[in-house]
Amino acid sequence: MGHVINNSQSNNYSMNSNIIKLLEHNDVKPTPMRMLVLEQMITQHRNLSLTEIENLLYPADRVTIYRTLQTFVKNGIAHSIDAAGSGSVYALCPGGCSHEAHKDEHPHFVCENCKKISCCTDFVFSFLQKPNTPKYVIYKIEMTIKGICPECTAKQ
Amino acid sequence: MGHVINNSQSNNYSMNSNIIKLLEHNDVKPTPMRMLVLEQMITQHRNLSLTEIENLLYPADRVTIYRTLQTFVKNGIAHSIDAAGSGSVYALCPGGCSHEAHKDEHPHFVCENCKKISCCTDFVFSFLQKPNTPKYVIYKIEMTIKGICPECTAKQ
DNA sequence: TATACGAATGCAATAGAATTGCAATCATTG
DNA sequence: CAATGATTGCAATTCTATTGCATTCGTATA
Ligand SMILES: [Mn+2]
Ligand SMILES: [Mn+2]
Ligand SMILES: [Zn+2]
Ligand SMILES: [Zn+2]
Repeated sequence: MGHVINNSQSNNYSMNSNIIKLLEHNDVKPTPMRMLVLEQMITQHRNLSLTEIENLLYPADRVTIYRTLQTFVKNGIAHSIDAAGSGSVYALCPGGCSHEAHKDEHPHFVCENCKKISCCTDFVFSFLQKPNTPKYVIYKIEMTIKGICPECTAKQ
Repeated sequence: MGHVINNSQSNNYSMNSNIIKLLEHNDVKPTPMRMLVLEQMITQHRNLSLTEIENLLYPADRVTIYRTLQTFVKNGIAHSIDAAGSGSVYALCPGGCSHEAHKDEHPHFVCENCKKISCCTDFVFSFLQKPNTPKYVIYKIEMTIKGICPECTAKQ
């Protein structure tokens, strides 16, 4: 693989171009702060909490990031995952999400060791039998799986 | 039905007797505060948050109730439900729960209108196919269903 | 009965995350 | 350039969970 110290420099140009395209495609003006937040969500390759993004972008303002994420959620760029018991994290939308309407019907895995929250996209539960209670109006079903993730299992 | 103003007086004696039995059966000393908390959990017929119990028992101390609930959870009298996104509530154990080990493998319904969290005990998901990812160690699966409850649907 | 000791309680304080208010700044348009 | 709305930064608030600690209570024992 050679000496790949930091390959993010080599393609910053196309990276920024892609980020701007993604923002504009969802009617979000590509401001510097929004580009920075989106860049982290793309390059970290995992779901991030507000606090994690805050640390990654220090000393950027927490509230600005907070509102940036709200904008992303509203415009279908990211959705928030509320894992039961743990805090919430943000995930890039897989595509097919639009303003206010998200497709996130899969379980989320919470590692009780490293606290990371990941999407189990290979474990859809569309096959789930909805409860036979016609009086309940169901908006959304969230499934949280708690345990130890592969990385932590390997280390221990 | 006649004039049933307050039928809680008539059977306070047997009520207290049952509460004491339940506490002692789970190795919890029946103190006044514990009896009051348990009484609310029994008579309200629904899952209660710490804040709700605090209001019901005003001016009882919040921290004492908090620690009482921790004791209940530890000793298999109640378990806490962490509904994704909403706060946590406490539910009486159905039986079969022991110290630290709870049986609560059913979805929980969160009403986005009245915020109440109820147990969907008739909708077990033991039929759920576990994800085919042997590297993941799974401790627990929680399912949260969000929508509008029957009471709120009827009122609107 | 008096003492001692651990359990239970009450109150103050802290921690953490989510959310709001508002003024300053920026970007765009007429 | 002036006006306007969007965006940002900082302070402050709200809520809940959690801890620390001194006091009180219950009970076993000398
Ligand atoms: Mn997801
Ligand atoms: Mn339950
Ligand atoms: Zn892990
Ligand atoms: Zn309701």
